[in-house]
Amino acid sequence: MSREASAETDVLLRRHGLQVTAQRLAVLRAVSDRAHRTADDIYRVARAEIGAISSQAVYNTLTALTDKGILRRIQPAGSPARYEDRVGDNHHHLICRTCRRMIDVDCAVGDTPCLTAADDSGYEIDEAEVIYWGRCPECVAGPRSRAVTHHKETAREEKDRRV
Amino acid sequence: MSREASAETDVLLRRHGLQVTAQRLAVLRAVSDRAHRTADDIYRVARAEIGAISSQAVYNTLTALTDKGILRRIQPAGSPARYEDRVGDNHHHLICRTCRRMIDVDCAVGDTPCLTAADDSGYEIDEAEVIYWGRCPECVAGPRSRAVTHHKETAREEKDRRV
DNA sequence: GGCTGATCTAGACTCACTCCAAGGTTGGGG
DNA sequence: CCCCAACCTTGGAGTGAGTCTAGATCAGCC
Repeated sequence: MSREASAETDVLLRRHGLQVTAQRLAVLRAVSDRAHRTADDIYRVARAEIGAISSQAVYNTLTALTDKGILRRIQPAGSPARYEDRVGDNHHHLICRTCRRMIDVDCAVGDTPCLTAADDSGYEIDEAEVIYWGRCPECVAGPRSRAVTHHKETAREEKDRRV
Repeated sequence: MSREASAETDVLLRRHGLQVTAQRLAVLRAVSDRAHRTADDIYRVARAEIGAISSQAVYNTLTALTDKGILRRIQPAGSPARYEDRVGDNHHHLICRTCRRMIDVDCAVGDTPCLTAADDSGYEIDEAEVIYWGRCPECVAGPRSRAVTHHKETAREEKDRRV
């Protein structure tokens, strides 16, 4: 995220009635810098950046921002929650069963049609969360012992910039 | 599950190379009796039924049965894992954000079309997991303080038989 | 610059597993 | 009917992810 984007972020927080703090800016930067980070990743990235931040502040901030709809929380089975700042465009996720890498995919059907279940049983549906499970090209090619690593940030992953 | 169904269950286990034990039968019965139970629910139901079973045995059994594809594990955000015996028919789930109640919904589109993402990015997709989030009719009607109860089995829930 | 509520901090705590170990029981093939 | 691998039991320790609490600090309005 560039210098001028920081001012934007500033406004974004204020618009939602949130105070602007160094911690919140760092968290937002960590998330927008790379999608699908875990709370722990974000904690370490933010700490590296601003020197001091507690993991609680990270959790608080992520919860606050998720509640305000600024961030989106994704919680795939067997994995800690991950966060992204791409909200409101109803895209979905594709996760590799072997290396747990997650990428975005656009909605298969179109605009927001995924929101329509065949029978909603009277529920007021506000979100359809779609997770495609499979294996990524690399894991299909070479099924090395990367299995079920609830990996932190790996060197390999570093190259996966925002999609 | 009725008396004669127990014989079926027997065969089911054997077919997958698993020994037939009282504990496994009790676990299977607890799951098929009502879908979407948690490991803890199953533990208590099974214990009530056969008198003695350790939580380890429940976890072992659930893991074994899930691995064999006899049960399906669902792990929604902010909730412990839940189990169901309705496998292989590609149905989805609808969860109330307020009371966490979960019900089945049939696939919105048809047979197994949910498996098709717009762009699979070279991934080999084998499952599409869809979770619809919303609020159930009761929580819409009366938003009482049931919020975010990671409830155990409540009296109210008892009436939700298999869908 | 002062005040006040929003936010941050450290650290204890909970929950849902998960993984031993070591001994006891039991299903089912031979 | 015997045997042994598969299974279960108690008990305890450990872990990852998140939650709670109480007190300190800070943003931003006046």
